[in-house]
Amino acid sequence: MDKIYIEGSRVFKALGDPRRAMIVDMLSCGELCACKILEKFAMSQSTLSHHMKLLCECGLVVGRNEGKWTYYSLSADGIARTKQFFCDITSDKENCICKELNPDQCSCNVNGRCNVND
Amino acid sequence: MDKIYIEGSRVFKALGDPRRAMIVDMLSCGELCACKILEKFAMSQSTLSHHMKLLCECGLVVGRNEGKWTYYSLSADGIARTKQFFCDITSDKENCICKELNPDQCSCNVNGRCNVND
DNA sequence: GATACATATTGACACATTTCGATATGAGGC
DNA sequence: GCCTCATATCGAAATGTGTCAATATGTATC
Repeated sequence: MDKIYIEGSRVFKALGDPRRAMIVDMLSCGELCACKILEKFAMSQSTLSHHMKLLCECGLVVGRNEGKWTYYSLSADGIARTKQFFCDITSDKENCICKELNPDQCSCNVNGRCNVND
Repeated sequence: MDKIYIEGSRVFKALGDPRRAMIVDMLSCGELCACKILEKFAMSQSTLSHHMKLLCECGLVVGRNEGKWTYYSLSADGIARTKQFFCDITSDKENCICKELNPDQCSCNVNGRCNVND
């Protein structure tokens, strides 16, 4: 299994939970402290902390400590990388050599090479 | 929990598995039959069938039966909707009313309204 | 330093997901 | 109709995830 898929899918895994998707949405207009996010959900503080950890570990969210508070915000770089990965795996690779072969068998991957006949 | 997050995160959940992300990548240049996909992975046929079912159920992949074969391909509509959802939850909502309030408390969601003070 | 508060970590449990072998379904060829 | 092949479904086992209460850490305040 190529490392690129493992790392790329980590963000999607984090966004695969509706609460975490909602948290990302909440952060999209600016940073929020954990307690403000917690107010919106019927979950314990430890559970929210767990979710925030996952969002941070995948690179989509960054945490900033200020005194006893932790402010979370979206990572512009993490968002850009995720968009890029999604586009990579879903868009047609125009210049792949296997285009010249049977189109039914084209199976380019994000590395830009055809892996049908490996 | 808003329905929009539950449905939107379903695609991300499907892409959260590296094998399924790789399958999507394989399908990005055109349709493939299940047996061709299976060749690329060290998994049983029933396991692949399970993964394909998840990818279809989230709307990212569509299956087409032809004789005893099933051909899978990406859904352009599913891709577009996923991109839109990702952009919705990650991009700043310029015209939200809560922009006029304390920016620290801005927490617009995809419905275009601020949910901080609900 | 004692106390209060915000957040992180731990341990345990319930539930979901992944996986496989076995079996079922459904199409084509004999 | 019977056999073969491609794929789907089922049932069970292993593993992963979400959740909470309890506890730890770390910061400000008195």
